[in-house]
Amino acid sequence: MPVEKLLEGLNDRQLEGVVTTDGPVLILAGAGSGKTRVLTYRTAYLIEKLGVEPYNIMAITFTNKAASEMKDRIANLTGTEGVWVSTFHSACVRILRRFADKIGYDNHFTIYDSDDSKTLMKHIIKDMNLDTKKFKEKTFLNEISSAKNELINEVDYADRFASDYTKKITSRVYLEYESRLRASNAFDFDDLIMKTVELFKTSPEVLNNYQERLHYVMVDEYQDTNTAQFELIRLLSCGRKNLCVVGDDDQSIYKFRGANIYNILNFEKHFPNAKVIKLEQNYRSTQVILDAANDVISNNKGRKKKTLWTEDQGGEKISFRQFDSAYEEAQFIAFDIKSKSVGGAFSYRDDAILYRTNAQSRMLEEKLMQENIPYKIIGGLNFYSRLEVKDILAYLKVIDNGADEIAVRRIINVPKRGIGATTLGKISAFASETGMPFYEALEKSDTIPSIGKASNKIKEFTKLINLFKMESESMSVPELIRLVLELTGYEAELKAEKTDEAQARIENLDELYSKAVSYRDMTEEPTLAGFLEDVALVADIDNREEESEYVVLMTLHSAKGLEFPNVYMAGMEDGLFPGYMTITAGDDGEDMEEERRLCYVGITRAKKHLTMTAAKMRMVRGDMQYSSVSRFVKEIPERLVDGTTYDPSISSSSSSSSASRNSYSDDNVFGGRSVNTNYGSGFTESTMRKSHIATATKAPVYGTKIQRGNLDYNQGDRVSHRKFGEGTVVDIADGKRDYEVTVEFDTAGKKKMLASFAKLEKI
DNA sequence: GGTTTGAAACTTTTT
DNA sequence: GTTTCAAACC
Repeated sequence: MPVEKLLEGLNDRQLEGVVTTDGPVLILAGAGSGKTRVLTYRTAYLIEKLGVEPYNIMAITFTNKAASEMKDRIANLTGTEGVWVSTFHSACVRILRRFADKIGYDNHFTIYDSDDSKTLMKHIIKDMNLDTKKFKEKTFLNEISSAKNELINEVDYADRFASDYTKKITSRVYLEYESRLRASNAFDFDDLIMKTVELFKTSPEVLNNYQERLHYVMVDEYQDTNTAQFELIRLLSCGRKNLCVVGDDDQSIYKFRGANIYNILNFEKHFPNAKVIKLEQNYRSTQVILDAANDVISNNKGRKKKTLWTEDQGGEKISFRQFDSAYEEAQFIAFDIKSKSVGGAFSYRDDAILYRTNAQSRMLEEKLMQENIPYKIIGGLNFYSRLEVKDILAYLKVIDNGADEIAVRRIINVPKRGIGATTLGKISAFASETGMPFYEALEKSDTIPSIGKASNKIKEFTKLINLFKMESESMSVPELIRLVLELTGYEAELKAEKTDEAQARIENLDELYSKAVSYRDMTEEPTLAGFLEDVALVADIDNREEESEYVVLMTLHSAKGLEFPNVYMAGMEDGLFPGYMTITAGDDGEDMEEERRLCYVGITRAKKHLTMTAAKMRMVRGDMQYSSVSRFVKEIPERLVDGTTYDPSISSSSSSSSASRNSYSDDNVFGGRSVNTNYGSGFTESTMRKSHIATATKAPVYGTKIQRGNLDYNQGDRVSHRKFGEGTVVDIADGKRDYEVTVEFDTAGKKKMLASFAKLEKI
């Protein structure tokens, strides 16, 4: 499409954002104002109109999802895939893979996720003989993480707090932590950014290389950048000074993770002559929802004033309901979703339930399951944090980077090989005395006198690992996973267990295998290190399939950037949201403003309808907590809300048989009055029952089975694959969770792939 | 060296 | 209510 045609669909402000290409630009984009559109069109404009090479453009996002979405949209607009679209973390990994040796690391480094960091810290605390009662690994890790986000390395930290007693211990821990990371040839999450900045500062020629290449740099979600990320962006864009950042200070919700809201508030100070463009027209929500959002956020002081508006005047009022217990709250939400689905107002994919803390999901999950509503919980325990998945990944890490001590220690006795803590302690001591890497010490274990006969067991382990290492040279990642599962006996052990839990673990391992297959088939140059990298850098939110017919449950944080026709915000109570800590920290400080921004994010996710719910009583950590309605609800003008004046609950007539355990007592003041207003007229027991059957889908647990769509090709058909080109289908086997399709490709040879990943198209 | 058991902590949000 | 961790026991 010619660029001129493209630009016609934009409003004036958006257009300005697209064509203002030179110099520093800040686009203050309110929720739903089409910022992604501006960024992608801007890129298209640069390429098509100004003749900029795609190679000279970079766009940085926070999540993989945002990155791949932007990549796709740019590819659709311009037909090129040459623009560097990446998350902060992946971009840094890519840079470090090339140049880590310049700052004293091996380019073949490992990435530690927060679990790995935690394990490492635990060891450190133990080895340094610190009182485990007094010092918790989390405290140290938080402190170190904030330091890294502020670009304070271990040496700076030690200098800076030389005279501070309590920080002195932290400083010693920090030094030890860094030296162990280095010994394991590993970077933790924060290192990826900090070390890249360090690399740029110590190796000007490397920085220069990037500065000359990157004529245009764009950053999405700028309000969530921390100091290290700010510096990274600054350095990268320093060459041509064409930096465009897009963000919304009202949606800055990651302060706890080091995000510095002043990056966006002071943009014009950091980059003199910056052009500021405000996008305030909203294309997502109704005016009612926007008014509510505007009113809530206007209580914040430290912000750049914006007022969202839309041409979509009016809209349904926001529903608010307070219940006696969280149990009834969850019940109401499940019923309401069901009735709206039966009534045809919304389908399940339109619904999202948002909450402040992950712990709230349990009750909601229970109710949805009871009502046979398909759902998916996003966040909480990451797929890759599961025990069995981590175990197998640890094997892969050891194969990839033998220096990774944490990974070696994790698997050396999994499955049981009779190598216990005592032996490991001896090895560890030996390794630190001689200064050799942990794995090397293992291989030389027979020279350690005190080890004795245990060294035979260790020999067997290293022999196994070395075999894997050898095989890995020629094997693809999924093949390697299979080999590990078989030769270690890991899978056999689980199979022998014959419990539900073991079965679930086996399924998770199948899922891991599928992911490896998908990685192999979808990546240009699949490598083991690349797979591990992908795995380390994905968030749960990246896995949402938008077409699938289920309700999603997630925290308000995870919901940023998403939109849903029908949104529920559960647990709108003082003490929960805003959180107890925030309230006691003193009224309306910066913390409270951040909570309010979180509320603003939640409200602006809704396109058509928003429902807020609260419970008077809620079980928190075993005991009952009583709370009043959230102050944020009260900040919404009454005229926009339906239901503030009374206190409804599930009437006994509308509750299904599953409500028998309901602890609800009928003695509340407003009992029975106006109760059914929001259920819709069709909400009777018979429609309920019918809907049970109609929607009797197995509620998906984490890692939903891949939907087995009907394949539109058969054995013998000609198909095409994104990467392998054209070929003939040789075989279609009915695998456990998906069809396994074998295709003889004309150029790439015979490949076996999972149908849902391969995205084969019939020709 | 491995398994069982009871106590204690945990809950804010996560790339 | 759940998970994690260390001590005591096999």
